[in-house]
Amino acid sequence: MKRASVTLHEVAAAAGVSIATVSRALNGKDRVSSRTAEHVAEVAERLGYRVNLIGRGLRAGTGATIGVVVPVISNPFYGELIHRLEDHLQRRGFDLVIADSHGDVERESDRLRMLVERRVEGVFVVPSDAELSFDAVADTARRVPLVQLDRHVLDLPADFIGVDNDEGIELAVAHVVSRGAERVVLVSGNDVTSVGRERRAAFEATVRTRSLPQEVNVFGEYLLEFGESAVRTLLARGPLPDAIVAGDDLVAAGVIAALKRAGTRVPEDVQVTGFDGTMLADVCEPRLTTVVQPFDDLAREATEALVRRMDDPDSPYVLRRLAPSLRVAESTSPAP
Amino acid sequence: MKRASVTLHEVAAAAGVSIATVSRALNGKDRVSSRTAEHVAEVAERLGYRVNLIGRGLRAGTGATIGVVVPVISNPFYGELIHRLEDHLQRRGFDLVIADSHGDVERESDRLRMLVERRVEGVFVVPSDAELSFDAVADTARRVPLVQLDRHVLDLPADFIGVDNDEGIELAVAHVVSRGAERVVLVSGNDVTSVGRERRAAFEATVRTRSLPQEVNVFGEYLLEFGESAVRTLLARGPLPDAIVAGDDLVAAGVIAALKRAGTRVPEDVQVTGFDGTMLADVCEPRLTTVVQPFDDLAREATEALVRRMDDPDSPYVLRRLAPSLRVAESTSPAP
DNA sequence: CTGTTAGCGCCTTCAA
DNA sequence: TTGAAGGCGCTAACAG
Repeated sequence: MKRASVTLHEVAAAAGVSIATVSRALNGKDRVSSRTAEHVAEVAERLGYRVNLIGRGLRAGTGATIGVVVPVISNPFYGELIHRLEDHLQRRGFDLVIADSHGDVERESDRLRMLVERRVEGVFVVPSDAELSFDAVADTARRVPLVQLDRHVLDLPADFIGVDNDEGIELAVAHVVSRGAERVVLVSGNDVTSVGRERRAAFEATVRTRSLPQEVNVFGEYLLEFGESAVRTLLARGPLPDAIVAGDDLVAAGVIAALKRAGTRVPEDVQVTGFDGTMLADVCEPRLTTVVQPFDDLAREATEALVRRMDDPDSPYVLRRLAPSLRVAESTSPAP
Repeated sequence: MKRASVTLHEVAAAAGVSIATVSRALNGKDRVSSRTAEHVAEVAERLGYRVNLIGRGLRAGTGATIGVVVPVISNPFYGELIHRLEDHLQRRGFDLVIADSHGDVERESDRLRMLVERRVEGVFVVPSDAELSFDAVADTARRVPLVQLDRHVLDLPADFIGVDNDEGIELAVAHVVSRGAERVVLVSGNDVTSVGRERRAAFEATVRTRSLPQEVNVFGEYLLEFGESAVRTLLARGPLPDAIVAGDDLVAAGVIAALKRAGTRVPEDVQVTGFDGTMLADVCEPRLTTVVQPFDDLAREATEALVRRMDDPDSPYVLRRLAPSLRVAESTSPAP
């Protein structure tokens, strides 16, 4: 089984023309007679020629590739986001290289470096740490158009597209309160990520504004297990609150599971809301009332922002927060 | 903001040596005095030099990249699989380019072509159609080491790593039967994929072997919605079976949701099992008894198979089916 | 309309 | 130990 690929030279030789002519013919340039073009195409086909994008990329100074670094590919939220990103990039002729940082700053730095060395035309990154990701992300942004997605690094001058966490939390709290909740607790991600910080701050702010009782919230990681352990923490503290606002759908799912195992009814005893609007929300029982992220808009805006920066490296930084919406389901009480 | 990257030439000029020396120094070759090496490293650092993998790749005839084509990135099953693949490849120094075929044969063909043109060193593919994917996958396999994952194309001479679907279905059926089920129905993917075919065949075989009553099974797509519609179909037909074996966790989740909405109790009235062992199984209520795929083993074996084929294009084709396990949870009856 | 030539950035002989 | 030179595959500029 031979594996060495056919090159322009070989096609040229077989077709009895120069490699330049082959290149022109195959790329649909007009300075070629249609007879020649046809002949070349035929020979190329017969030989199974495929353009070598490495060669072309070296020549052109770039391949049409975009990179994206996410904390955990297996998280449905990022799966959905990547899905949409791939779609929008595809449409513009870009391929997507994906890298998993495992939520680890070192690894994130490694992956970003790899993308730079690969000379990708742009990078999307969901920074794993609001502070510690600074150096790697900043350095990368200096070298290649970069857009932060979903999360951002503090005080980093760079584009960012994400959901409006304030509005999301506000939607959730307003909803459970309208359904009769007084004591509302937040079970969410810690301050490691910008998302965790913002949702926490938004929650605390709205609790104050509404003069709701100050509860001791629970913070941890965006994992199913954290949702479960958080409920144990709450149970150990005393009577459960009227509602639990979870930091994301995964945590909410854990919360619901643990509540039911403890014999607590959802939403009769405790209402629960999620955040993200992933398919997990529809699988939960009862179905999860959740703050839905506009995945497709996020992906589109992020792509546009990246393209803008590629076109003009000096354009002002974009910092867009898209409005989420609330999808009401069974995990919160029926309207009074 | 300047974006043109620093090259070996510039480092060489700044360091007052030749580019060959810079190359050697930066790649840790021994034919360089440590004094020079140190100096070069320092200058490179100061200039912010980053190797250009495109250039290196052209020279070397390859970049260290592997491509993977999956039907839907947003499906948690593929998310998990990709997560593991990335891990194993990372460890061997490969980067992973990921492409989404959207379950569409045309698009799949496009993406495979892109990977070939990119001169990736190997390709993993989850073929979207057991028959129609033949041409594109066969052509790709002719050009680059390729391993089929999870699904395979019929009669295609190529490596394949997947789960043992016979054993998986057998585990599920044996389990629900041991918990008292007599009438067992399969709600699974249609014959478009090899997985759908195999699970169906396995199910029909075990029903015969066990002399269980022949039921009319329901086939569709691996989607939450299909699970729901399948239940409607079953309800319209008459009395529900004792157990529903779902083709994957997503379908099972839909089945459970629809059953409960119809006032049917799970597992008291109908037992339900899933397939894959994704996080969805843990989010379902009741928790889903499911056939767990050995994700990490699959990824490792697939990586090994690919490396083997890269080393020896003529080595015999590997066709590995890894044993799944059953994770028993609440969606099937307690042991009698 | 077609061929020749010159690199893109890198690494690796081959000389010195 | 270091430098000079060639060439990976491709395309664009320049001749013819």
